[in-house]
Amino acid sequence: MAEQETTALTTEEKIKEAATKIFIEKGFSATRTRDIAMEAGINLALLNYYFRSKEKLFEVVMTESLQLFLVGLEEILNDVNTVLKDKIAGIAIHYVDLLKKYPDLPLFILSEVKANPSWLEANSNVREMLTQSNFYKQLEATTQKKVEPLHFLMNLLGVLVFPFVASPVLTGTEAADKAEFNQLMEERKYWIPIWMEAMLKTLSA
Amino acid sequence: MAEQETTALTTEEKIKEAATKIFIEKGFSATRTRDIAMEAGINLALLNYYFRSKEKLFEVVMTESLQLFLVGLEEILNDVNTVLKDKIAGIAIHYVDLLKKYPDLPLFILSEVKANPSWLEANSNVREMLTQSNFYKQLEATTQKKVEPLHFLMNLLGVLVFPFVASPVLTGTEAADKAEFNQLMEERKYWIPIWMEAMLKTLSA
DNA sequence: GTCTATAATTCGATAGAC
DNA sequence: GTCTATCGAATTATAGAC
Repeated sequence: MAEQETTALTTEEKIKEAATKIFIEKGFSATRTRDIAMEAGINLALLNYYFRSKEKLFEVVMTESLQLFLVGLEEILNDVNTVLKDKIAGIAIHYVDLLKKYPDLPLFILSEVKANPSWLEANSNVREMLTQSNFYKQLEATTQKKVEPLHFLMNLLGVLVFPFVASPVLTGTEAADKAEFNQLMEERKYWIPIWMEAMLKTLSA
Repeated sequence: MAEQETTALTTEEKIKEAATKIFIEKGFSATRTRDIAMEAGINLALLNYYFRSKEKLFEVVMTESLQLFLVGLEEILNDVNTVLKDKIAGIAIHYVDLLKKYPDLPLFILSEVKANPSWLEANSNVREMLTQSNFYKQLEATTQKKVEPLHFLMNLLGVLVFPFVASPVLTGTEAADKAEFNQLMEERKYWIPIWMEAMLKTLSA
């Protein structure tokens, strides 16, 4: 999760890196602490020495994953110097870059939040952050109460995040498929603001 | 999964219904066969008597889940009597209705296909069904090679399916929130064809 | 701090009575 | 077919040597 440095990692960091990789890939229930220990190059006892339990270790990973997904978003959403379309463009670039790096992150978060909704309240409240934002107010102003602004938030997240969530279904498993997929995602940085603008314009017609 | 009849279910059916409910809710790894047995109102031994193993039982549920998600789609996609916008409208109505009934279905399928991609080849090949369809050809004709038609397929699935996948994050847990969410989804039957049309029109500008 | 060995528990599966 | 009781394997967690 954190940036790889050339400096050696401490044992605690090695375990956390390994746990992050495997938890995000397989989810909490399908993950074995032995697999994490092996991935970290240490043994099982040491994992419990540092993190006490599988649950505690997962808690660390989940908290950091939510932060990773949300960091940078709030600034874009509440920037008073940008109009709606600029914010959409900013969000698109930010998330395409982030999810190209961590493509499994959204499915992981969605699955684990569904399994345990308290993760949201425990960390930062996503719903409030979205609906209280300057972005959302601009959305309300644009939709003019003709339609629920939440629709457009769903549309934006849908076109932005869903391809990554569905890539195991939509794309092949070969390396060429992955490259092609990433190319498509890169193109979407350009198109998503245009598409969103077009969707918003359907209200004035 | 199957329609509830007033007639009593056989034991095998009771187990399958219970398994479907719990597997879709919690996924393969987080599900305990004991929980399925309890949900079915029988005991653990009987589950293995009918289905031999957890894996075999899951296989039945997964196959039926994929069919449930895909049945009805192929007819819409390959209807030679409808234009693109009609097909989009048909898909929107079909999936909003389906997912209001089975909101956990997409996240379940996406998670389990990611964990075991062979589910797709084992059952019906989704990718081929989509890209070989009359719908996809109409999409290609409309986009005129200016942009990959796959983008619009992702957009459609994104605006259609993502709200259900993300509802644990976007919507509250109370009953009123659920009703409000379903109301929004109902509205989307009307809007999605309009939004998709607007997105496609960005190519002619 | 790190390891090996093992305890304690959970879980899938089966034996065997009815 | 259905049940109770239990086995055996897998998994988390800990004890104790170094």
